[in-house]
Amino acid sequence: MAPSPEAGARPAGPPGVTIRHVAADAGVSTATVSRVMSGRGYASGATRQTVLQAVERLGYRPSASARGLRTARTATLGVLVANLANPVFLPFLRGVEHVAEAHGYAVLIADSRRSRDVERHELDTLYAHRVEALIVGESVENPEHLATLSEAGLRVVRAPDAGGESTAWSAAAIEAPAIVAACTRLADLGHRRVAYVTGPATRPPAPRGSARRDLVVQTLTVRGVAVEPVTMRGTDDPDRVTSAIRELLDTPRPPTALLCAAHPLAPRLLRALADADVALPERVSFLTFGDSPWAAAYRPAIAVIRRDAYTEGRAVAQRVLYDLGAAPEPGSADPPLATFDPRQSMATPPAAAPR
Amino acid sequence: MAPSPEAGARPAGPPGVTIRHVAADAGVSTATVSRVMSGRGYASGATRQTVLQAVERLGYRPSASARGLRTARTATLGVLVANLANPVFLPFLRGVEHVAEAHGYAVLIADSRRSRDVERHELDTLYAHRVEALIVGESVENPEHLATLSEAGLRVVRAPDAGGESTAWSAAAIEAPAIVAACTRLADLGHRRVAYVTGPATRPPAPRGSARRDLVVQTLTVRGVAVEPVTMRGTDDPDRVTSAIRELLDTPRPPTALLCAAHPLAPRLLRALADADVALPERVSFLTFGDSPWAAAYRPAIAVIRRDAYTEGRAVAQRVLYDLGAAPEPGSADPPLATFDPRQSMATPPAAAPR
DNA sequence: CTGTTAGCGCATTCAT
DNA sequence: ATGAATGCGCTAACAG
Repeated sequence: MAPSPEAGARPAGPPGVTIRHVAADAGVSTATVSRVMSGRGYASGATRQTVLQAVERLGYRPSASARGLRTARTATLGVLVANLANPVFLPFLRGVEHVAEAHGYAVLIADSRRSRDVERHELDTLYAHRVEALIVGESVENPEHLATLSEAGLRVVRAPDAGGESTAWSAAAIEAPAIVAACTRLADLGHRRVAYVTGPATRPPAPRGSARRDLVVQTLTVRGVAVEPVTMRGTDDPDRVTSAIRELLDTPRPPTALLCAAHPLAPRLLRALADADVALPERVSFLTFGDSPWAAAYRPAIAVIRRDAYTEGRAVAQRVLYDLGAAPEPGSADPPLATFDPRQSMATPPAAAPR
Repeated sequence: MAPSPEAGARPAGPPGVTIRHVAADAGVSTATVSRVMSGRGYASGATRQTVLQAVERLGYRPSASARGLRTARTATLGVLVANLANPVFLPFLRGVEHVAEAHGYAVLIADSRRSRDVERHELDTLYAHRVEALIVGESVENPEHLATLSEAGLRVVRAPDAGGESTAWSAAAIEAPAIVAACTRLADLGHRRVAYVTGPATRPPAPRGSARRDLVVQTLTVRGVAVEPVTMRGTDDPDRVTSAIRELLDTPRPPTALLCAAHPLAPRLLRALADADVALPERVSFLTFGDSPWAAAYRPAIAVIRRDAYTEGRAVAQRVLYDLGAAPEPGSADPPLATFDPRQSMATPPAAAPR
């Protein structure tokens, strides 16, 4: 291949079949090919067939870069999560991806790892790729970054967990019925002291956290149940968790139920309870946010307040694509929901200990 | 800005600050701005400062579309997974994302959902976006699609689980030591019949599956242990699994250990064992591929063969970016590893039942 | 060291 | 119904 003496250099990489190759092969102009490919504008049935055959033969796929440059629409969504290690993001991401795929959109992921610097860099990358919308999967480290992007014209949508006001459905609203049901059940069973166990506090505090806790506290208090907030530190060290659990339960009037505020925390607490020889549910009842096959498999099976993150992801993506004019209409698909699933880990509390 | 009578229409969307705005603001040419932004080519310290200030002031970020169009390098990686519902992909994806981010690359995700049609469409999208490399996270529904892309010049890299030959490290190689250790332990404990439990067969069969099974069978057989392959169907229906377990164990010479071939299957089996009142580990020992906090929390704690998918993801991404000339060198970072973690769910088998 | 110029692949307008 | 012409934002070659 002799280098041509043109001013602009030919980029490296494989030749790549462009719209011009197709046009030449089909004996039409590039404009016609473009019209056929995008489905906009006129094209007779005959030429359409010819073009499509050429496309097929050459394996032509329009370049998203070129199209995006020309149209300022990249057919790309960005998803920013605070911690990709959190398994709840998987179904959420999945929901987003499925809807996006159905409408020809691509999905870029970004994991801020709870670091402002990383978040900054990730957002830069997403913006550089001109994502048409940014879905924020959880709380943001530095709201200023987002504000800047928002002013720059980027559409920002927050998942139910992400806090802020621009949420389609608030996490609290979704969870409220299930939380009330669970708290009512605890009270009905006779519990009068409940520990609300959270992981180490994050900075900034997870909005979800406070909304949940507030509702739990309110609901239980109204029913005459005292709530004791417990912050579990060093959750990666089983021994620390175990001693914390011992300390919590070795009191004159210990809580008779543990409400675990975050699913990833649950197995760690259960392990500590087992290590501390605490009988479930005889000595304490156990209930956690978030479900998994393991929670159901555990003996006793663990009661849960479960959210359908997949549907949440779908719903958020639907809404965004509708806003972008890329999806027909949100439709009245199943709204995101939360359910309370009482299981064997919740039971009547032991008789009150002597004072 | 008065609309110019040019032929090309102005695309919709927010104005967006381009390289020209920066150039004007800084009083230099666009070429100079480009040089400063990309770090390639000369630029005096003074002008560099001026440009950077203008960039900062205007909030300019180069458009990846335009840059990609011009350079044929999109700074984008694609990750194709067969089933985004599988939790192992989370750490893997995380590893890829972290390395990509560190080198300014974006990550596009695609979930084929084990459907050829979806896969086809997903690959089309990834190709349209001209991902510089495609990381395949698991087996592919239709190898032809991949072959086509590969011929089109796309770099395809397969994760250890993805089968094929172009893998940096084969899953079997990574897992071999741990598998041998686990099998040896089973034999040493006195087990003579082991059930190897898999989920419903996939089409095409997961390569990982057969490689694992072959090694297990071979290792156990050599040590005088019989292996009984069991395919569990209808894994979403607890009752079906329970009856299958009952059937498996209600035989004259039942297996004394269950080896679960896939982590998502484990909680379902454990639930069925509990429902069938099978004592663990007294009546049967239990061992599974894949680890999670829940496996450690279960009582008895579940023995596992664990792989470090995060490191695998990092390693794959490192390698790809190195191949692309975007990362310095793979370095001799920790290689992906698998470990066998014996836990309480493995014990001496019950005395042989009378014939 | 910096500016001018051309063109990457595509969608669009306008003329035919 | 189709083609010619234009420019989206950016970078690479070249001239100065």
